[in-house]
Amino acid sequence: MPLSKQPMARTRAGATLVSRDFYLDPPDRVAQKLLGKLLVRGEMVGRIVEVEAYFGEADAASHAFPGKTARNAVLFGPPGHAYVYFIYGMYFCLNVSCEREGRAGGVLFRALEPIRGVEAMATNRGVAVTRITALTSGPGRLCQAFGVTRERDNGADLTSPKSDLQIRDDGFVASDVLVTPRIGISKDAERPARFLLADNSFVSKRGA
DNA sequence: AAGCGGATCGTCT
DNA sequence: GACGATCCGCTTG
Repeated sequence: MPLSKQPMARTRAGATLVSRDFYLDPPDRVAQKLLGKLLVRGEMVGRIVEVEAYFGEADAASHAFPGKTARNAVLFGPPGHAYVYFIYGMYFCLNVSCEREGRAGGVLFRALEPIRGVEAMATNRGVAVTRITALTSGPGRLCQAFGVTRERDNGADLTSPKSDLQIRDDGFVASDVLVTPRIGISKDAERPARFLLADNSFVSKRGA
């Protein structure tokens, strides 16, 4: 029986690969849409439960605020690519670029709920599998759990079937989305641009 | 439960 | 030469 239409790409996670046009929207819109999606690397799968939007050159808190540099160049590139930066001399943080090429929007991944590959995540983090809520709750922690580094992942295309690191959609529908100010920034600290799933115990801070 | 300081270094002034 | 889109462990209450 021939297929009349191109089937959507399915994978080991049983979920469709999120395509590039998904990321063409403004960062706050992309951030909301990302809630409930899956971050996938090999056997490891985590559901996105907390993100932050950064509004490019118009946003004093964004790494893109000073304009394009070697460090933030990925943010100015095409949507759907990983922007990974090194922070506090020890940690990495993962973003996905959004908006058209030339516009530097981005979404920071702040917390995941581990779905599969918990053992691998714990190994990468160098911790025992005791407190599972601490495995991927926080931008630095989730990068460590998924082995995300600047050298390895900065600029990676998250929409490519060939990519090691992907965002997938398993049909999960996010309900009860909370919006709060962003965490850990000093400039434009009041702006509500942090999006999280209410009543999810894997967000990086409680009670927000 | 909450607050503080140390670790540690790439990036831009 | 200062400063982070952080995390952890130790202190105090």
